[in-house]
Amino acid sequence: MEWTDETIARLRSLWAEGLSTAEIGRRLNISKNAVVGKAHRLNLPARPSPIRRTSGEAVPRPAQPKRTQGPTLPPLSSSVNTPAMPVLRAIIPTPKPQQPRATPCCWPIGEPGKPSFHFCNASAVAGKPYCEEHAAIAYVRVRDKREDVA
DNA sequence: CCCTGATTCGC
DNA sequence: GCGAATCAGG
Repeated sequence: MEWTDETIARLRSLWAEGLSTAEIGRRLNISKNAVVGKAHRLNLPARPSPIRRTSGEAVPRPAQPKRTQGPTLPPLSSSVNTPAMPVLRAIIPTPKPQQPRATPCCWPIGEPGKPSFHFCNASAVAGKPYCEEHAAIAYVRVRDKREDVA
């Protein structure tokens, strides 16, 4: 596994969003062990293991605020391909209710939660929330877990 | 047995 | 440093 700056960035994003290691692994097309292993190595915050089911309630999924005017993130298609979109939490660059066009690429740069965090903001591809560069790495085929050993 | 994450351990 | 294997817990 080549842990580039981008893969690590995505790992951190997904990790920070509260996704399970297995889920992150699925999204990045790697094993959960790789995820948890790398996460541990990166000294990422060991999130409260699910080994403690929240009585009746689902896992504490922090509500993700929508960008007032941001581009609509593509829906997850669990049947076809799942774009590993690094949804952010409460990091809104400039909630200016303007700029009806020239959608900025919302690819996360840096670590979510840190003040230095920012979006790519390059010109996004029409119909996509990312610029060409980041759209390429954002929309990865993730449904190749098909290993039918007939 | 299912799920989860954590750590260990060989590469 | 990497991740599978193993371990631990629900």
